[in-house]
Amino acid sequence: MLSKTPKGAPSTAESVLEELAAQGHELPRLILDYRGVSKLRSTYTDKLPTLINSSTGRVHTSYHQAVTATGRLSSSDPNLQNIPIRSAAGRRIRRAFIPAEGHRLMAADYSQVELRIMAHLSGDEGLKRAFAEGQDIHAATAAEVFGTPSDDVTADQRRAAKAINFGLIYGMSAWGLARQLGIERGEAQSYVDRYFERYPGVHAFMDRTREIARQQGYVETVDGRRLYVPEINSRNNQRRQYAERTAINAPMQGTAADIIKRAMIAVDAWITAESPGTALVMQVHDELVLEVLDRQVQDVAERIRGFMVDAASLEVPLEVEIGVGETWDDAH
DNA sequence: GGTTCAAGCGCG
DNA sequence: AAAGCGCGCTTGAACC
Repeated sequence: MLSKTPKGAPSTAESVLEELAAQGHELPRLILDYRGVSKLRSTYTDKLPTLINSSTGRVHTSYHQAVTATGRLSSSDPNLQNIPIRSAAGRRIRRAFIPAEGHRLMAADYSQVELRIMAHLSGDEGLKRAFAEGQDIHAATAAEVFGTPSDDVTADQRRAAKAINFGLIYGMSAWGLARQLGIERGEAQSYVDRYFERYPGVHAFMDRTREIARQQGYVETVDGRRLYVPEINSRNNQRRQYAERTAINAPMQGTAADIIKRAMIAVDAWITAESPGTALVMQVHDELVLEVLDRQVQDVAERIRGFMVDAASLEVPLEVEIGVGETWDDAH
């Protein structure tokens, strides 16, 4: 058996079935396909139409400001922060989200905001330079880790570097990276070693964050939001290591949450004072979704970009990607 | 009829 | 022995 659930039953988790499918078994792929469409149908296609408010003709979520440990919002009843986008079938669901007559949907996303915050918090010169120069950060990481010119980075190398970058934000181990990339643990370890050689400031930041958490029992965002990690000194390795990963992730995820909240306050004030035809309709962690009058799209985009970019002043620039369309999917 | 739990999976 | 952070929803089983 490849893997067990925490209670000891054989796991049928996606990653396990993917591995079995890769070994040439036919059934796991069928199960994965079935579960994929089943999830989309039960959670979205069948459910969302029943939740349309009869007075407004829209679905309305509830946002919660005091739920998450890191300072993010959460969304429920229905959750509009997990509308599908990664698969083609999922994107068809996203096309059902449309603006009012005479309006367009605008999606404004922070680009790599957590990695930029890592550059700021760590002060790592190489990472700061990459963002200052507007480089493709995953390609730049690949060039460093694999020792090749950026122009020679292969798609596989970039994918590996992207996994490393995300893994760092989450406190992932070489073992986890190996599993993610389907490579040997030793090879993954050599990637991590080379990453920390090339970005020593990031390595120091990770060590420093763990030490601060141990000493004071909490970590902070740039704005001083605290996340307490009482198990950071636990003698139970599993609990302590979980606390260490949380301590590393929280300053980045939490600072990103603080930044977009400030942007939302600025956007709201501007809409109220100067742009009554614009509506801020959703927030999805690093993205704001707005309804904008057709003829104001260009002007509004640049104002929104300004509020989001100016919502923090870090040691690296913030960048915002803005898309506009007839549906939420088209706005990406 | 309802609640709780585990497993699984949608998103950032 | 575990091994990647943060959420919410659906299903099915167990239970009251």
